[in-house]
Amino acid sequence: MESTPLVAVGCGRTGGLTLTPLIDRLRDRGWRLTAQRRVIAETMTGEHVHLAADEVFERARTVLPEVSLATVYNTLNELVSLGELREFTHEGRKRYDPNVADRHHHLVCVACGRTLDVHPDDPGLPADQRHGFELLDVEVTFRGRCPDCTAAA
Amino acid sequence: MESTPLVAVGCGRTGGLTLTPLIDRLRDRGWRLTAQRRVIAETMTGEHVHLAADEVFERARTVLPEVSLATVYNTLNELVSLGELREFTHEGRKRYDPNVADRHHHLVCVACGRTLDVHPDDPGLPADQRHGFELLDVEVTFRGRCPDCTAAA
DNA sequence: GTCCCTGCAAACGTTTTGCACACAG
DNA sequence: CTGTGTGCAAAACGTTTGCAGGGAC
Repeated sequence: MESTPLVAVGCGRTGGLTLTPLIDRLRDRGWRLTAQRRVIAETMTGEHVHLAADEVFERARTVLPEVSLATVYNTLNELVSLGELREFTHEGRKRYDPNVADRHHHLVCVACGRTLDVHPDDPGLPADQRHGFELLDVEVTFRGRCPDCTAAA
Repeated sequence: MESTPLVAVGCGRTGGLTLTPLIDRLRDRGWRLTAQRRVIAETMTGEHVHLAADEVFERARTVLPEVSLATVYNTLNELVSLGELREFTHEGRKRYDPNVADRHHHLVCVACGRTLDVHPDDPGLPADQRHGFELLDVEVTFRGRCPDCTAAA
C-alpha cells in the first residue's frame, strides 16, 4: 500500500474539538470500505481511546457479529501503516490510539490500565548522552493511580 | 553441540562507582543459590544490558548447558519481583535491565534494537493534565538510529 | 468482472504451568 | 531431611498467515 502524506489537521491541542472523522478520512483516501472495516473504524473513533485488538473485536462484534478477530488485526495493522492509528504496547499487549493529529504522550493507571492522553513538555537528551544516535522520536509514559483506584484502595 | 567462545558480560564500563554485584546482593538476601541461578544472574550483570529472555537463555547455556528456558523465565520473573531487575517491553518482547539503583531511561535504535541507558531531565506533568492521578513514575524512551545503522544506510 | 477483503483454522513466537525429580540449606 | 528449584513438555497467550470464497468498486 502506498503512503499518502499525513494530513496535519489542527496541530497542537484539540481541546475536545472533534476532527475529521476517521471514516471520512479513509473514504477520501479511497480506502475500500466494507461493513467490517467501517465498524472497526467506528470503534476506534473518539478521545482517550486506547483499545487492544481483542477489545476492539468484542466491541465490534456487538455491532456486527460477522466480524473475525483476524480481520480486526489486519485492519488495525493497515490503519497503523496508513498513519491513521498509533500503536503502543502496554503490559505486553499492543494497543491502538486514534489520536494521531495531536502529538501527545500517555498517563496510565497502574491498577486498572486506564490510559489518558497528556501533553507534557518533551524532555531533551543532552548531546553528550546521544551516543551518536540520530534522534527520531520521544515516547513518554506517566504511571500513577487514577482517582477511582485511589478511592477503592 | 559445538563450543562457542565465552560471552563476555559486563563489558560496558563508564566512570561510575562500582555497585554491589547482583550475586552478592542476592546472597545477602538469602536467595537460594543454584548453578542455574548464578549463571543467569551473572549474565544479567553489567551496564547497558537489556536482554530478552531467549537471549539470556542462549548466553547462559554457553556457560552452563544444564539450564532450561523455563528456569530462565522463572528466575527473571523472580528477580523482577525482588526488585533486582527492571522489566520493559520493546517490540513485543520483554527485556530485562539490571540497572535498578540508577534511575534512568532508554535510547533505542529503531533499526537494530540496540538499547542504551540515558539520563534526561524527567518531564513534568502540569497539574491541569493529571486528571486526578497520583503520579508514581515516568518512563521515557528515545527512539533513533544508532551510528552503525546510520552508516549502513 | 476484477481485486482484494473476509472468515476460518492452523501456525507462530513468547511466556507460563504441571509434574516428578534433584539438590541446597 | 525438607523445601524449593529444576528440566521437560504441554498449554496458554497474542498475533500472523494460507486458503477458498464472497463482496466492493
